[in-house]
Amino acid sequence: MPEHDPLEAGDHVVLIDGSAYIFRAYHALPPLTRTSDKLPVGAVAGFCNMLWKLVRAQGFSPAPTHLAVVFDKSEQTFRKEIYPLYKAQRPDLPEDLVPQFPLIREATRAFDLACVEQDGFEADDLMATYAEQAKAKGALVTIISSDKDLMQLVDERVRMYDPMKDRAIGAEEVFEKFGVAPEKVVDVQSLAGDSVDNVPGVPGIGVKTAAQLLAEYGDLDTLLARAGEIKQTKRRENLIEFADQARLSRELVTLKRDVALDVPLDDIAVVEPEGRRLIAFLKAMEFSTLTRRVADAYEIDAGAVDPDPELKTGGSESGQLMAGLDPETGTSAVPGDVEATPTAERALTPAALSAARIAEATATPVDRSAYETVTTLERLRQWVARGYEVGTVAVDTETTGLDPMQAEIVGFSLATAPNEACYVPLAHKGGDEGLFSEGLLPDQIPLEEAISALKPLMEDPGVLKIGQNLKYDWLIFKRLGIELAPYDDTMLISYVLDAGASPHGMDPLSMRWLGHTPIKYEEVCGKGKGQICFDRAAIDRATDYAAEDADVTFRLWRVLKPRLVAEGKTGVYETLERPLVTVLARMEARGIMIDRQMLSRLSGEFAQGMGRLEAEISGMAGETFNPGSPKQLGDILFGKMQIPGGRKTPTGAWSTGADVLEELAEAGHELPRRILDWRQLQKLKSTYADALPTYVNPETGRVHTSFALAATTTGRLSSSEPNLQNIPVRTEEGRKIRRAFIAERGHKLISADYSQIELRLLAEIADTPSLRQAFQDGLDIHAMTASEMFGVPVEGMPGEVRRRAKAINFGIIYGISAFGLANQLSIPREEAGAYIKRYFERFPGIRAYMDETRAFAREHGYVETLFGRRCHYPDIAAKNPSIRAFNERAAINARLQGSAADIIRRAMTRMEAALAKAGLSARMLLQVHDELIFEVPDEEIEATIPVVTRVMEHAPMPAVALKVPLKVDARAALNWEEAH
DNA sequence: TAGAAAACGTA
DNA sequence: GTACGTTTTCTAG
Repeated sequence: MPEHDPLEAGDHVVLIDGSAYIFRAYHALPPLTRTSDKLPVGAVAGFCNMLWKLVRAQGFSPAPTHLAVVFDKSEQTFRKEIYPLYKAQRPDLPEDLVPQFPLIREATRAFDLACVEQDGFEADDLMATYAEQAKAKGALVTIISSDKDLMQLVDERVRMYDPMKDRAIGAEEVFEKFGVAPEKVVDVQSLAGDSVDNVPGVPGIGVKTAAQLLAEYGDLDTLLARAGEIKQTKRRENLIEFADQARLSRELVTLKRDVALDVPLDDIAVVEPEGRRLIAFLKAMEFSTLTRRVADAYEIDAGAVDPDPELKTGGSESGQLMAGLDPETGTSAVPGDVEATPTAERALTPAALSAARIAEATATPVDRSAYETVTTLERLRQWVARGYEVGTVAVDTETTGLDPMQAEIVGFSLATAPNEACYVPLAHKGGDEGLFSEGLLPDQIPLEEAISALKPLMEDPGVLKIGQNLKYDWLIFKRLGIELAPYDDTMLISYVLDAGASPHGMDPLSMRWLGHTPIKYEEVCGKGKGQICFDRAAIDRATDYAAEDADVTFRLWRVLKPRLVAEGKTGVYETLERPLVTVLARMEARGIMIDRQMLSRLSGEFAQGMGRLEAEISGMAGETFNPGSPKQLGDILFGKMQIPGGRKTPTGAWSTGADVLEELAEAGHELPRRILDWRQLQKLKSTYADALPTYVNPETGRVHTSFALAATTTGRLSSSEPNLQNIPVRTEEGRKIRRAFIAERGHKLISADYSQIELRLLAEIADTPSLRQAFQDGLDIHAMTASEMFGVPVEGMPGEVRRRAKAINFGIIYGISAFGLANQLSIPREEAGAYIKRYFERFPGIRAYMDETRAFAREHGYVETLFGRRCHYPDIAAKNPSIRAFNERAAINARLQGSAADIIRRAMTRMEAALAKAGLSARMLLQVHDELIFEVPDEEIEATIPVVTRVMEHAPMPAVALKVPLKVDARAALNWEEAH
């Protein structure tokens, strides 16, 4: 790098507002996508043209001596701290804009220019600071942006330049916009507020009035101090009442001019771009016109420069798959400085690309003989180099087990193109079992050396790693010291696109999209009793199996990823799915502590209780039988004892479910009650007291569940091995189990749960003002429903009335049927039907919501949540009325349950950063659908609760601003039962 | 010995 | 009436 000259008087500092530029360019310029893969690059093209003009000082004088492109780093800034609603209304970015942000950073680097961003500050603050420093040294400053928030910086040495309108913004233009001189802009904004950034200001005062008032009173403080003198009543009152709000607004809009800069001013000196690197970038972007211009300027033969391998079309070398889709010839530049889209006829829409990829997915048959077994470090290094070259690599690990917290790696596989895949065995064993020491087989790279060779590739921010169910591999790598990033997960892409429509495992995906059936695990390791661990599989067989997995994963990515854009689901994938992989992986790795002694004691107590009950049961039945056998129990109750009121299960057996036994107990029979009690103890003992301790990881001493991201149709997570989302809470006996979930010494558990989130979302989605109002007023929602329906005042309402309303509310969420409600409330179907009728009369909007959802689902085969997640119900049009009705109810429920699931997912993806930002060490351990469990040091409890609550309650924003408030309750205790 | 059915824990 | 996962029993092979 050339030496940077210190800045001196007369220099010209140019600051480009990167984020704002992208946004404006996106809207102002014609859309443009890269020919070969439809990657949206319109803003990137405009940006490159602008930089090129700047660097060549074309029509821009004086020539810049210092230049930086400045970005917003995080949305967490000091402004958010003093006013959490700041910029809270921002809609989600358009999804074809998102990928352009990193590309613009790349472009900046390709031009050898400084790319600046800094944690905790907005780009505006950094620019203000640079401008301040440059000004102090007598330099001229140009800020390339049209953002009005920057206009406060304008003075005789600082000007702005609007890149879209191609015009300068000086003091005169600022006066045009704000009616005041630049130094008063802050005061105007403090009064007028800003709906876009959610700056409150003073109600009833806009820019015009603010300017007028300031002209009269001079400045904000004077105005507020003398507000009493204002004649207009309302204006006077508002200025007095909202004076503090105006001062807060001033804090929000005033740019910080004294940020401790990570990149000093002197370091942003302009250097001439390194021509080849710039050309490599432009070629990768397929900007032919600009490539030619740059090549001409540097007198470089563009044909001799390879496109930047990390940026060119993903997969790139897979020529067969892209045959006919690739040629640069498709680009036809139009006059002007901006690359333009190919003509409409030539253009491949995202949908067309997606269709082409699907059509070609089967074109290259899987050829296992092409796979390579990597046995030397040199060869592995070549594969790693190949990974860098292609920039996109599928990866899969083979291990000794299914638990990523215990399994040991046996080998890994990589794929860089169809049929271009390898397997790297690391820990395969041989020899007879038992007799001799089972040493490692020869021709395997030592584990540590292989991992060291692989690590840089797996962690390189420029190489995309693709996996299928990547959370598993991420954890395996994490335990080996590798933090894999960035990544895509084909399972999750499939889940976003097809939840409810088709399965997301690798084999079904391979069969569906590639028409290929991969080797079964059993074919390599056998099954049943004779099954062997993967580390004893023959290496050639293991290569076929493992390399194929990577190959298939790579191919699936080629097919599925374009569908995300084509079907408009990139945003769902990027915000609700992909970030959760590492969040959940870390939660799983942390695990939770349980009190094994307590569980063991409980197991004994439960056994004793069961023993007592068994004695009573056989006494009453007149014989001993297995109370756990529904068949035997049915025979005893309805055969031998001839108790009336028996029902049959769908298979014709006697039904002995809890509801049946409950009815019999009500009718005065003793035996069913004992059975119910026995079953409760049996459940608690076997599923919890006895099973949980077997899941304690010997190394960590904690229980590590596994969260499945792609298991449900609605977007909820699921938990298994063990399922920690169904720990008892309803009965006193059950809560004893919950008490065995504890925090480590010096810590407590915090449980934070959304109150009534699905009902709140019902009020929101069905747009029911009375329900919304009730939540806004913090009313007892079930009592309010009862009062509306039955005309009973909330004061002194009988418990039974409220209970019925509560059942109805739940029924609505579940897609209500008279049959189900009647069952729930043990009332005749007609009565239940009458309740529903009355409910819909009181809340007609909810009936409309249900009808609309049904109709939509019927027409499209899916429904969408508030955040755009699709839940498919392919059987919604079934001929069978009960199947159809079932799907209709599920679809109605899915919008609510799914929206709630999206919200907590959003909270989870932000939680770790929010806690870190607040300097807290709380660890998120579990998610139970509407509840998050944290483990927190005693001294941080107080500080943690508000952060957690805030993140959860604000989770829908900025994508969706709910009209109904969300409420989160959080408590801390030594165990989960008391925290809940 | 594998898989379905029944039962039951949670939100 | 929605969404899950685990355990035990039962059944078919």
